[in-house]
Amino acid sequence: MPDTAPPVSPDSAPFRARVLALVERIPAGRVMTYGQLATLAGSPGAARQVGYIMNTVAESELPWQRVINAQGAVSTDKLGFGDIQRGLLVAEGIAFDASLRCDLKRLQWWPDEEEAGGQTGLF
DNA sequence: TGCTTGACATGCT
DNA sequence: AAGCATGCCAAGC
Repeated sequence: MPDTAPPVSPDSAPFRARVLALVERIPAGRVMTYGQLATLAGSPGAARQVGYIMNTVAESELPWQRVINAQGAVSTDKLGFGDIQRGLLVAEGIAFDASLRCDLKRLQWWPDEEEAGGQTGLF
């Protein structure tokens, strides 16, 4: 007998779990912003939380390197491994300009592209 | 339960 | 263009 209701349903999964699930789906050579992840996770404006979460999984196997800020730059410079993050992204084919920023319009990934069956707006 | 912290975002100077 | 201050929301204590 169902004496115990489901503790958590997928929809009510912790904000953190949703963000991590999205990050895990970012394809190589693409990036997502903190604000975008927060919005997709169901909480627009919780961008800071996304960064906080990433800090707890930085040693995980998640492609944390593909999460950057809305300015197209990494936010890990003050943490001491900004160069490492950029290096990982460059290795995936992402280019940074003199201001250490990449072209978000071209590299920002959207989950819908997965269902669309291909890249959209590339070229 | 309530206060403080943050890998951000946005606006203004 | 770059720096400073404020707003946001979830997690930790």
